[in-house]
Amino acid sequence: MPRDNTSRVESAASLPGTRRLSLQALPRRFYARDTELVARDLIGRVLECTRDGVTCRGLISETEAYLGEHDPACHAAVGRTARTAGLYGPPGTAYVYFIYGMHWCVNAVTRAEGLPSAVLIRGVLPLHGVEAMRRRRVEGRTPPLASARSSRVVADQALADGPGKLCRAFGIDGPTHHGVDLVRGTALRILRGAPVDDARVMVTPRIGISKAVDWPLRWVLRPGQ
DNA sequence: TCAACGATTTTCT
DNA sequence: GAAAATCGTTGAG
Repeated sequence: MPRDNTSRVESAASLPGTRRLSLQALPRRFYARDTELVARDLIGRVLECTRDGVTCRGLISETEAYLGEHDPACHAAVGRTARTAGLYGPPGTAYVYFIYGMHWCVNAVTRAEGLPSAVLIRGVLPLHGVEAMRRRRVEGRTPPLASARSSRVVADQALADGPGKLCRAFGIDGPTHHGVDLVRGTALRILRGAPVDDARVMVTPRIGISKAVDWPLRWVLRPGQ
């Protein structure tokens, strides 16, 4: 276990507007609120995953809210099934699902147990464990994706700027992380980090969906200052 | 049992 | 900008 895993703050001086980030886990009550509030408030927080003795951390830069059975784009729109059962779990747990036959995506379950809603974490800015992220992004490739062209260096900022990419980079997958407690667990947590001002956050419709395409439920950290 | 689709990413043209 | 890669989940028959 890396020694710095026990530190309470982490410097992120290279990230505009963020200097010292709290490394305490967000409390349960953070998640037990309206999903839109949680999605907005997760911007600037820190996703942490410890796997194979390596801890990776990233500043959450993009989220989407999925509101429950009445949200046509939410998995819970089909009701409670084996797949969606995790959405009905306690707030502050992880809902991890497999998509397009090759990608894992990670969500934080929100509101109260029995109310199926969650926040999809779509992107983070790497803070810690960048070497492990780079290695996983390359190792995970299979032919023909592992062509000579694809071996080019990926910019650090692009290591985890999509929901599938961040799971690959952080080593997050369903068998390991679906249903884990983000509050009291150790494998996968979300830390307090540093809340950001509204001026630094954009709101847009969700992307990559075919239903409720105009609902403004995506929050993005503005690049730069 | 089977076909269609999907909260995506990457490569090639 | 288009298309491939790839498989779990869902719903129809």
